[in-house]
Amino acid sequence: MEGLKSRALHHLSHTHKVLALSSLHHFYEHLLQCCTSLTTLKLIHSSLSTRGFLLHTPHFLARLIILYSKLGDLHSARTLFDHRHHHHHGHTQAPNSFLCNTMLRAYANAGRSYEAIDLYIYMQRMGVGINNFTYPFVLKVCASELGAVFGKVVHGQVVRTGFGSDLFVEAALVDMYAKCGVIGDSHEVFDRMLIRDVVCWTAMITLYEQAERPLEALMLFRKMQEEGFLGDEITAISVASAVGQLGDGRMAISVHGYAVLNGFIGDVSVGNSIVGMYAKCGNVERARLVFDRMEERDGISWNSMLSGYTQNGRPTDALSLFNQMQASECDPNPVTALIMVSACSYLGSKHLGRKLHNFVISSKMDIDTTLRNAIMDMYMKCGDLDTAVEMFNNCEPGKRDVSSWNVLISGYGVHGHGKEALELFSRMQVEGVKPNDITFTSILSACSHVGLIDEGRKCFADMTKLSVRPEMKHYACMVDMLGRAGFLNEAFSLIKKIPSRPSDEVWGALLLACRIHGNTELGEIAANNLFQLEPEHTGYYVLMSNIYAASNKWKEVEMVRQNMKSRGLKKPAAFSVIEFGTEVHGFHTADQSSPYYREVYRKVESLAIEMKMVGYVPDLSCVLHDVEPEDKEHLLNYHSEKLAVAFGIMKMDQGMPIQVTKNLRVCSDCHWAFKFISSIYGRKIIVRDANRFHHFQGGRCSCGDYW
DNA sequence: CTAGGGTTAG
Repeated sequence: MEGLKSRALHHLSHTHKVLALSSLHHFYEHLLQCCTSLTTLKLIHSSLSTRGFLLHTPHFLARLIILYSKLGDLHSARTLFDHRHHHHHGHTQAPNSFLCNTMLRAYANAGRSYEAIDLYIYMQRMGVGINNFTYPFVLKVCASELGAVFGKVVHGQVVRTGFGSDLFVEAALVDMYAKCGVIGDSHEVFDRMLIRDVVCWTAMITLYEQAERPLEALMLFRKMQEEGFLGDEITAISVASAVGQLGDGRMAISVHGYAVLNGFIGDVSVGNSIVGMYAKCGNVERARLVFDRMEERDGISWNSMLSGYTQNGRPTDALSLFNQMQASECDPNPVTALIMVSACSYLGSKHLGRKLHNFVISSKMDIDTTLRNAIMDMYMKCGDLDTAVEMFNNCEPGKRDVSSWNVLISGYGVHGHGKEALELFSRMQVEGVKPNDITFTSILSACSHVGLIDEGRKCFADMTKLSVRPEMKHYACMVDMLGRAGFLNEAFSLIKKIPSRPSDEVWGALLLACRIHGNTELGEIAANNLFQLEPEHTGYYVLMSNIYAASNKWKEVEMVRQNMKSRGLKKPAAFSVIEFGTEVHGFHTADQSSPYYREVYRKVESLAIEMKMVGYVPDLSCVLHDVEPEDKEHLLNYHSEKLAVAFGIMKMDQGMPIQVTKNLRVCSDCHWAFKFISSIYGRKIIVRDANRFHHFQGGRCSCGDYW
C-alpha cells in the first residue's frame, strides 16, 4: 500500500515537473515572440542560460540567434553559435547542420554575404551535413552580392550533392540567376524542373517583369494558368506590374478582374499594385476607384495614388488627396514628401512648395540628400532661385552629392543664367566633386539656353577627359545647342557622327532648331526619322506642321494633320496655372470652367486691341486648325497661357510679378504678345514652359527669343 | 525547428 502511494506520488510530481517545464517553454516562447529590443532579448537570453535551456533545447538557441540578427546584433548571434559547439570539452567540435543553417540564415538575411560564405565553406571543410535547407540561403547571398560566377559554382555543388531536383533549391536557383541578370540560365533551370508550384511560376513571371519584358511575363502567366495553377496574391502583383509597364488599359481591367474573382483584392499589396497599374495605364479614375474601395490602406497605397495623379499631370488632385491623407490615420513618409515635392514642381507654385517644405520640417521626418535635392529642384522650378541656393549653401558639404550640384546647375540653366551655371560647374570640380552624366546634360543645356556655344563645345570635349562617356542625351543637347544657334549643318553632321542609331531626342532637337530657323528640308529629314521612331508622339507632328505653316505650305500642313488624325492622335491639352495669393488658378485652352472666365475673356480681347496699337501682329503659324484667318486670330486669344496672364494683370497688384506655369512649350504668338504686355503694363511676367523659364520685362524676354 | 516568389518613390 505504502509502496503504491509513494509510486503514485512520484508519478504525480513527475507529471507536475513535465507540465511546469512545458508551460515554461511556452512562457519563454511567448516572451521571444514579443521581443523587439536588444535589451529585452539580452534579459531573456541570460534567463534562458541560467535555466540551462540553451544547452538542452536547440530550439531556443536558434530562436536567439535569429532574433539577435534581426535586431542587428550579429556579433552576439555569432558568439552564441560559437559558444555552443566549443562548449563541451573546450576544443572545437563540429556543429550540427541545423545550427549552421540557422547562423547562415542570420547572415543571409542581414546581407552579410562574406560571413555567410565563410560559414558555408567552413561547413564543407568540417563535414557538416549540407542539406536542402542550406542552399536557399547560400543562393540568396549569391543573388544579392556575390554574383553569377559564384552562383554557378554553388549550382555545381547542388547537383553533385544530389539536391538538383529539390523544389525549394531549384526555385532558389531560378531566383539567383534572375537576380544576377542571367535570364537564360534561370529559364534553363525552370525548364528542367519536373515538379513546379506557384512559387517558381511566380518567380519566372517576376523575372521577366523585372527585366522590363512584360509581354513574356504575361505569356508565362497564361501558361501557368493553362497548367492548372491559379496563382496567388504575389502573382497578381507581378502581373499587375507587367501590365503597368505595357500601359494597356484593357488588360489592366482584366487583371483587376482576375484579382477580384480570386479574392486577392483584399490584400493591401494587391490593391496597391492595381492602383499603380491603372495609374500607369493613364486611367487615374479607375485607380482612384480601387483606392477608395480598399478595405485597408497603408503608406504605399497613399503614395501610389499620389504619384499616379502626379504622373498623369494632375498635381492639384495629388495635393487635395495629400490633404486627405493628413486627416487620415496614415502619416506621410519621406517618399510621400518626394512625390508631393514633384507635384509642386510640376505646378510651379512657390506658395504650395514652401508650405510643403515647412510641413516636411515640422513633421520631423528624415530629410535625406535625395529629398533635399528634390526640394531645391522644386524651388528652382517655382522660380525661387534664392531659396534653392540658400538651402545648398546651408547644407553641410558632407550631405551634398553630385545631384545637389546638378540641381543648381540645371536650375541656373533653365533661368538663362549660363555664366552662373558654368561657374558652379568649375567650382564643383575644385571642391573635388566628380561630374557625372547628368551634370553634363545640365551644363550643356544651360549653354544651349544662353547660346554659349564655345563654352558648350569645350564642355562636350571635356567629357571624355573626365571619363564620362557621351550618351545619346548629350548628343541631343549638342544638337539642340548648335541648332538653336543656327549651326544647323554642324548639328546635322554631328548627328551623322553618332556611333549608334540616333534617338528620337536627337532628331527632336534638330526638328526644333529647324522650326526656329525655318529650315524645311532638314526639318523633313528629322521628322521622317521621328515618325518612324515615335509614331505616337504628338509633339513632333505639331512641330513639323508649325514649320510648314511658317513658310505658308498649307497643303503640307494639312497632310501632317491628316496623318495625325488617321493615327488617332490629339494635341495634348494645354494647361497653364497662375498663383494668386494662396490660391492656384488653372486654365485650359478656351477654358470656360473658371469662375472668372467672362472677365478674363473680356481682358484678353481688350489686351489684343491694346497690343495692336503698338505694333503687335498675331502670329497665326501656331494655329493648326483648318479655319479662316479671323477665326485663327480669335483662337489665339484663348490660349491657356494668355488667359492666365490676363487673369494676373487683372487681379494682382502692380508690383507683383505674374508667374505662370504651362505644361507644354509656350506658343510663339503668346511669347510675342507677352513682350508687348510686359511693356504696356510695365510688369514682370514669368512663364515656365516645358523647357525653361521666360522672364518678360520691358518688352523683352530673358530667353532672347532663343527657345 | 530551418527554405524559395513581391508592389510604391528616384
